[in-house]
Amino acid sequence: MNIFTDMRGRVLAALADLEAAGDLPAGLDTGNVSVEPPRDPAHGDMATNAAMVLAKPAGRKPREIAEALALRLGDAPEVESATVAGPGFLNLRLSAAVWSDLVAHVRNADGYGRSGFGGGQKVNVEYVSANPTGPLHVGHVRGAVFGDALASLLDYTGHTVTREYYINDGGAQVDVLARSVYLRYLQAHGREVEFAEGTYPGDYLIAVGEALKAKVGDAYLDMPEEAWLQDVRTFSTDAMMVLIRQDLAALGVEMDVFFSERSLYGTGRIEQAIARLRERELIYKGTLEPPKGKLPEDWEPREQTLFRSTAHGDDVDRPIMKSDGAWTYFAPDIAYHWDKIDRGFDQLIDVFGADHGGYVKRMKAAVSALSNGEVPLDIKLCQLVKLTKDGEPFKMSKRSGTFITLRDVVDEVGADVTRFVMLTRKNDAPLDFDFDRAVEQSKDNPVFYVQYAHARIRSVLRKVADRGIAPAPAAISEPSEVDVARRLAEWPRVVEIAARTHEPHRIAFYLYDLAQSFHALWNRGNDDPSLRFLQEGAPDATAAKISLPLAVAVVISAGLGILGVTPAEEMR
RNA sequence: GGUCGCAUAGCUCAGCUGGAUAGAGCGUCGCCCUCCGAAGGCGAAGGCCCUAGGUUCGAAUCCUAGUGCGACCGCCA
Repeated sequence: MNIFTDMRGRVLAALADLEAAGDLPAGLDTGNVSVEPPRDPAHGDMATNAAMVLAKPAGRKPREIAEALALRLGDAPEVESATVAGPGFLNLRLSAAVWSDLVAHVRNADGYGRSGFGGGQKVNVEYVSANPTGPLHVGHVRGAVFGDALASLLDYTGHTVTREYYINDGGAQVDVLARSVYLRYLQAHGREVEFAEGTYPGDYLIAVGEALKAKVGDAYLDMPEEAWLQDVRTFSTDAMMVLIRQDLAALGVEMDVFFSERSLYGTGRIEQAIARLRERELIYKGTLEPPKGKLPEDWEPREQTLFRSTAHGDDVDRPIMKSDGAWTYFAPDIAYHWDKIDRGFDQLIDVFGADHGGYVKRMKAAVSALSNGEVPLDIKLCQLVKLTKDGEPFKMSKRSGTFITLRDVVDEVGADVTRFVMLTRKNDAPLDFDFDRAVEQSKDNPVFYVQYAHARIRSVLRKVADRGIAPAPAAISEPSEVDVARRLAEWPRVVEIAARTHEPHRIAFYLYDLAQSFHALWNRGNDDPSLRFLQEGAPDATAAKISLPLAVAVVISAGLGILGVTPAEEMR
């Protein structure tokens, strides 16, 4: 149920009537006709721009069309009044029954706000995809939360979603990991070791070194690297992925697919993907122009195998093979995205950190070329998170000593708070995360404010249940109540806009607004006992009053569900 | 030099497919507790929506150019 789209249907029907009556020319394009909440509630409950949009093609004055429309819409049972305003807006005020019906629908219907607009489209959301060289750090948290919430949002709106993690286990950084683990393995055997530059010194590898000792004993002692590197690499990345899965679980993130880069090697998949590009004459040998401006000191022209990404919107062509004949990192990434296309996804979404900004165009070019432009790839970049505590940069880590881990954050404030706060900004805006604010119990902490609204309602509902009262149809008439109902009416709109724009933060902001309207109503009850949900000694009145808060709880719960946050039953 | 992103109240930020007098929180000022929880509520002040052009009936929103800040820019992923 979406009263805005319902009303839009009425508007379109009225326009059709006007066409049939000859008041409007036939065949007008009504695609831009919208029905929206007006910015200023004083204007009414809904407004349509139909008259202004159609004035020009119809060759009529906007206000004339609006007047004619007002006459027809005024007869609709939902419409209390229809008035023409400004340059040709048609403002509609809805009858009280609309709000009562809406509240009844929300509290009874399963999944109010769910929508089928995704049409079952298969969407792949790739996120986190951190290198398997250590525990997740704070930089990964935002992408993890964002990707996860986006995936839930798309699921909520009728898409078939796959959550996917790409394991970068094919590059040189994994050799570094293996050597670092080998040092810990030597340590486990009581050897003195030194961590040279370019190895990972983190404590989290101690246990891996010991586990390696437990597995192979002294078999790799005093052996050359060729003897153990491959095995230790696999052993180490497996261990790291166990760590990473635990980190993700601590945040409440569960992936459907972990896709290994290494699994592409030796199977011909990379070669096939490149061959596919070659068929389209997008692969050639050439020498890139030096970058403009300041040159790297060791710059020299080099002939490389290049992907003609400029044919698909990139600024320069990109190397896919190093001069020694090995693939660049870009080549397996191309193969990986081809694999996704091959698996039949209708839409791909990659969530990257902002430092991958330079990678966007070439990846889009590759997907465009591989899918003949048929599979859209949206890349969402998450900007940096600045952690503060007491207004000071936050520094602490028991685990790594060098960076703040995901666990540090979750241990400090909990997964629910972490998730909500990470979604209180647009993904492309930097985010300040203040630990004190995040756990503060006050209005300027949105997490608390929304949770508090839910807890208040649950508290009331428990009391009502104790008295054996069941919700009954509500009369929504008082302005504070109508404000809340109006917010509830917007929920399906917000969900759809958020899903279409791939912007889950809109859900968080909406929940804050809804909570605010609810708290306002609650507080009005302090002054005016007739507005309280619990009407002492009047079970029937109480039954009617609790429908509205019940509906609010349903929507808050659904919204928090999309964000991956557990709704609070009570505040402690 | 190039690419991408950002620029909205003193501060931190929302702002839908372009829509009416641009919103919220903090901070400031003024009211409100015997009252389902004041962990709060109501109200006030506070704006060159970075600048200049353009498109449009209508621009914070779209286009062009510029300014400022950030990220990135050939065998690291």
